[in-house]
Amino acid sequence: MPQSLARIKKDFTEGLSQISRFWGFPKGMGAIFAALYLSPTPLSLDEIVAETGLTKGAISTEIRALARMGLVHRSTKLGDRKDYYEAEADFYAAIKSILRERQNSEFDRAVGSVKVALATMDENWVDNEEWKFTYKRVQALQEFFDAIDSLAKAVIKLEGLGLSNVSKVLGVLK
Amino acid sequence: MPQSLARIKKDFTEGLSQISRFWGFPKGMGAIFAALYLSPTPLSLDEIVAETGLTKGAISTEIRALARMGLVHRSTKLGDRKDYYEAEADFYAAIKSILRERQNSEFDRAVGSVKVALATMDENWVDNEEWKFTYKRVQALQEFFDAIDSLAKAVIKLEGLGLSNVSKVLGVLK
DNA sequence: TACTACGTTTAGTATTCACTAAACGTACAT
DNA sequence: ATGTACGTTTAGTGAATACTAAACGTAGTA
Repeated sequence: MPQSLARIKKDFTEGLSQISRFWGFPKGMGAIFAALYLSPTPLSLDEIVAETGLTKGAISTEIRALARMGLVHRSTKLGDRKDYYEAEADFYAAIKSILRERQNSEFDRAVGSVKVALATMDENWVDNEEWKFTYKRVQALQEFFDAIDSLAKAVIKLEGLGLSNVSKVLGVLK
Repeated sequence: MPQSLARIKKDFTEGLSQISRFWGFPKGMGAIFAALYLSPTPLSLDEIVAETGLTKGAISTEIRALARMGLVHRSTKLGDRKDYYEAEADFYAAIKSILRERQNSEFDRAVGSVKVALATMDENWVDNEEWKFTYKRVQALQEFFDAIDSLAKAVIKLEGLGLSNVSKVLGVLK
């Protein structure tokens, strides 16, 4: 017996919700994205309400986050007061967008604090073993963060290059 | 006036805690790692209690997660019943370990569900536009996950190659 | 002006989750 | 066996957070 499309969509949505939660996002966010991603046409807020069962309020706030990450796009129709949303289907573009967004985040402020710790030590140098050990460790972590940063920047700069190609390149490195 | 080491350590720990929280881990986990990372010698459970202010119970469970990810290592001393823990200082090795760990996670189960949805559609093919559209979308997402997967595998396989080198390689790609 | 159709904000609620305190299990020592 | 020094597990708590319901603001329409 053939499975209904509705069933497929439900399973798919379930999966995306779990993935969303796994990455620390609300699971409703995954559901919203799934609804948009599986829709051939852009959806209005109320249509998303119908699809996901969430309320307008929740969707309103969460879809703004999705838009900020570049995972969904907002559009309007002339003579129609509603907003319409559609999913970004190019995941590679989405990743780049997310990395860009992350650049000015809470994460970067925290990374900055490591840099500050290092600078503070530079200015107040004490010449004993414990001090030196601590300095080397903090420095190593800071270099690691720098590497992550330049890696993210490199990925952002890559043009029209799919993820699979990247992994192919890495595979050759040996 | 020279800043005390204790002060530096506190700031550093604060920063790592925030970073930990940012990535969806408990902030206590960041504090535990910071304590170990800044210690020249392996620490016992009770010493970590003293450093972080957390209780044994919390540390016991969270340090197991850290160990599973390869971020800390457990060791013992002969004639000493205590366990000792030290931080993995090679972050590149840690990343590889984390990627390996992720292989059998909740995330992969969710990804698997997408694969299942696709297989279900294969077996129950219906020839209309909506069906085809849905199929293509689900398929695209599945390919994306595959790409991520092979990327992770490629990174795991890389031997003795720092992150900075990887980003250098990507930078050349254009 | 009032009315309608929107999206957003807010106040309150339910649930998740990190963490504590304490009981527990275990291995070794006496 | 009794005690002691560990690590682990569990029951409970407080805080963070996702979400609901409803008030609100606003722009178009009569």
